[in-house]
Amino acid sequence: MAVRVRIAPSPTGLLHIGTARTALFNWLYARHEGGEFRLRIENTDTSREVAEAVDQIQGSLRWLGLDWDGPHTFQLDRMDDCRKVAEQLLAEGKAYEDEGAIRFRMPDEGATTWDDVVRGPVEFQNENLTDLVIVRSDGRPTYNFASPLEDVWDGITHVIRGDDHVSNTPTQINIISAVGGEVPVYAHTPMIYGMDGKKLSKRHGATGVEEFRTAGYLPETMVNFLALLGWAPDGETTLMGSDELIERFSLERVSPSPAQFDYQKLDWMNGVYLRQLSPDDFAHRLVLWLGENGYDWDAELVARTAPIVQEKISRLAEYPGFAGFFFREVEPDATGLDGGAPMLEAAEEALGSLEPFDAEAIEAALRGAAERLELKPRQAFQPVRVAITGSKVSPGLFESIELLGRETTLSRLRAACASAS
RNA sequence: GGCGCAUUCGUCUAGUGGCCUAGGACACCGCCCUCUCACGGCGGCGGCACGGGUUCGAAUCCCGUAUGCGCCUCCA
Repeated sequence: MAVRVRIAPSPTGLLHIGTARTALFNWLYARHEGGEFRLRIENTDTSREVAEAVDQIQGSLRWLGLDWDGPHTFQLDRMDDCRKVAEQLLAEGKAYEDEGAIRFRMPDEGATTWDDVVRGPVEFQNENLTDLVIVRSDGRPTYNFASPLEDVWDGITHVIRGDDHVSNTPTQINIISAVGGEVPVYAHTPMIYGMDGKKLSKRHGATGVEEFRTAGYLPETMVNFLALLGWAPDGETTLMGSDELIERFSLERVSPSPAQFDYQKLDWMNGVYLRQLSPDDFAHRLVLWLGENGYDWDAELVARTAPIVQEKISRLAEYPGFAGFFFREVEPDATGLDGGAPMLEAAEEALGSLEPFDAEAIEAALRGAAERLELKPRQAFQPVRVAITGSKVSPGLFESIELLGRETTLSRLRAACASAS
């Protein structure tokens, strides 16, 4: 039978990074097996908030490159079908009414077992299973009833989900058996925690896929990083693109123990992917990111400055702080100007009529000026850097000056010189 | 509390009885490169939760303890 899996997020706000990881595992498995990956929205009401959340979820999945097969479905659309099944169960004596609700009769002897692909054999004593409310007194089916039914109706062959559902599984298996459905294969993946071992939440940093996008992470970074949380192809490989991930992914190699989300490693990996981009592609992504985040900076200038920034930053969001001096006036950090007046004057003079005004010539001119003042390069260049870029940390000085142009450079040198003396 | 799951460097992990004086990566520390910051190169620090077994031999198998987490809702 062809593999068919699904991701079933509930439409509450942003797509959580943990859900995204689960989606990724499902997607990798489906693509590896040549199967289908479905998207099912587990909504219990329909509202504007839900519609927006669905857009968010789809946007995040698309951004990550996780394409789903067929149209997405809504749990809400199948409420009537769920109720019909409940009536049937009632008629067969497999369920009973209880204060207006309908409860499913769980077996009270023996055990419910399954062979979890990630965790091996799992067994629950049936005596510990409580009779599940399958339809509330207001007529709405419950999650633990609707979800397994939908898996049956959709022909889901493998349920790959977070291990917070392990305890729900025996209940769901009993529901499926009662309606004569085929029990899917289960694979419970470990959860993701913050660096303090607690559930990943706001105080750890970004938790929604959209937030990582805004922070300037690349989708290929997120996919690679997330894949490595609870899975590894071997002990060596860490950098893998989607194609390689699809080729090498297997559920058997998913680890059963939880993983902590290491933002530092994410930053490192994003830096690797950023540097790996061709200069044009890097510039393109920068321009897009800036546009999406409210910067109306000249795209052509962004593209020209991109190369000297590419290997300096690890997230696109660092660009404005790092290269903003190309686009707006600077307020030099006074502590970086201290005692720099002589060099600033010398620089102004050396660059005043320099031809050609390119990085190579600029470097030669400034080194010459430093030599005449008997200053070490790092001492000499710091005030110039601060005057030009406003900061002690910047892209290469000479290239920056070339791109900034003679006029702006000279006026910034003059302004800094005035405030330094 | 009941039930269940998990436990290899700070973190992600490799490891399925001898190849392990436990390998890789991130982080950290030091050195080199260097106009700052990065990048890059070299080196270092650092771990099998604990206690019993089984075995000629255990990170690997069994039992117990501890710790953490999840579920126990007419939430999803």
